Amino acid sequence: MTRTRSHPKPLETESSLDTRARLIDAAGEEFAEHGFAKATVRDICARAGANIAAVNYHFRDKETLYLETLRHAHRYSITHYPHDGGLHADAPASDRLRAFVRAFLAKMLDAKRPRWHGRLISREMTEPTPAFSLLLEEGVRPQFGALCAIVRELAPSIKDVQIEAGAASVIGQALHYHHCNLMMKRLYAERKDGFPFDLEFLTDHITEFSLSAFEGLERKVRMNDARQSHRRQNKQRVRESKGRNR
Amino acid sequence: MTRTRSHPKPLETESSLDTRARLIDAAGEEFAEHGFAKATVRDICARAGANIAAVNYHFRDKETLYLETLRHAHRYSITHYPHDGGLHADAPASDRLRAFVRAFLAKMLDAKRPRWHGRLISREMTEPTPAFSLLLEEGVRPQFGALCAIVRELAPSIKDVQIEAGAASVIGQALHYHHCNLMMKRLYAERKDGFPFDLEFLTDHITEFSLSAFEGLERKVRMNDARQSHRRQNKQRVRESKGRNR
DNA sequence: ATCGCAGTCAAACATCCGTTTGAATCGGAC
DNA sequence: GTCCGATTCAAACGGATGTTTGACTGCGAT
Repeated sequence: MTRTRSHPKPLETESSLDTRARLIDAAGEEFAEHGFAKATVRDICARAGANIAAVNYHFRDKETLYLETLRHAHRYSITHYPHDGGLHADAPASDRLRAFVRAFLAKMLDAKRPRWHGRLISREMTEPTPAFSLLLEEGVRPQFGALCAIVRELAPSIKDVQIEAGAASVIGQALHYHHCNLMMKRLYAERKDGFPFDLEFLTDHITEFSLSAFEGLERKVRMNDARQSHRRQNKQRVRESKGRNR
Repeated sequence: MTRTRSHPKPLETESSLDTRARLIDAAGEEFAEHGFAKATVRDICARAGANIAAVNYHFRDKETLYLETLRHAHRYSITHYPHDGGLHADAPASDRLRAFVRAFLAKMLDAKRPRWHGRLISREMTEPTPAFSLLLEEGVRPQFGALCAIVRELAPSIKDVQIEAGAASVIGQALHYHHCNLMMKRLYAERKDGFPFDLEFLTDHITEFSLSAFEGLERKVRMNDARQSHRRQNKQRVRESKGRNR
């Protein structure tokens, strides 16, 4: 028997679901804290109050446990933090941007119970595993698309590449406080006022910063277009006046 | 003898420097590609064409090798990519911002020889090791300070917290294309035009985006101040202008 | 020639870790 | 009670990996 047990996905009795759930929870914390490679099955089981063999029994192996944990985190994420932030699609684009930014930040910085969800997902970005595709197609791509739609409304005159780069700028700002959390906290460690960036402040800042940027870009493009069409009109006028004089 | 060798830092003879350097080079590639935990001493030595014991001989252990490698990458980084990008301090702030952004992006995206420097340093941010402090004090803090100075010139009326948040926004945008490189590339994988973001495009985009943002923020603050000072023209104008900054 | 020493090498050691095993335990069905 | 499947458990297996050892090599100084 090469597989240790039959693994017809064990029936979800009361107690089995219990340790299974506890395992996923413990695994989430360990994986988030140490990464896939350094997190040990022993530590996970210890934290879950389960035997070492539990991982092999309920999941097939460490990797499947990781994948299942990530799936769990992802499902939680998309149900608890919808892109629109609970805002109607016909709300003003600037409001929808703010809602998007807040939802995005909250997803990562939220102090709510399973605080490891964000860390797990961001780890996946820098060192992808087989679960990467799932995350990309069901998480990132639709979210990025929604943001692009908002940006297009905010700055309708700019090119598509610029819209996508702008969306990336918004996301980049938000992710920064996630990736470099430790760095920022240490950077502000000796300040007496501490780390001044909470969810509300960051939502405001990133939204205002980005709105200003999009307004500016839009205006520049419009001015440029106006100049060019002005030039064209001049040429045409010259031509017309030439024709009239003839 | 608990330590395997005396380790009075071996004299830098011709050949010793040779394998030592080759080890650091190989270690850089391996660490950057697989991370500290998954990179193996055997692979590093194989890549360097050295014996397994070489790591223990030239450095004390794997961790010291990593630390030394990171130091090397950091030194290279600060000598080859100065913050100012080779620009005079009295150049216009907008030009200095562009130079900063280009230097920052180049440091990470550069296709030049040791392409692993950036990856190594960014790894350090998400999972710090003892080398973290060095990186923070000699790399991040001065760089962040320089950027804040530029931002202050671009938007002299905004508060200090906003200046710092704005600087973080610039850095966040630039780092985004580094952290989420894989994600972005996969996101654009099926496009016929491929990944449209090269160094020049990104430098332009991030600079323009941020300049627009700072212009907008500055104008908003000025307008706000003007309104308020107009309203309170007769009372306390002096105290208000004192309290505006800081 | 010979001694000392830095450097290299193959082999082994010790430990950690994912996984497996086979027995023990528990709970419900008959 | 007895049987059976699901679950848990302690123990061990097997492989990978960081580290150590002790011999060997080449070279410069004495």
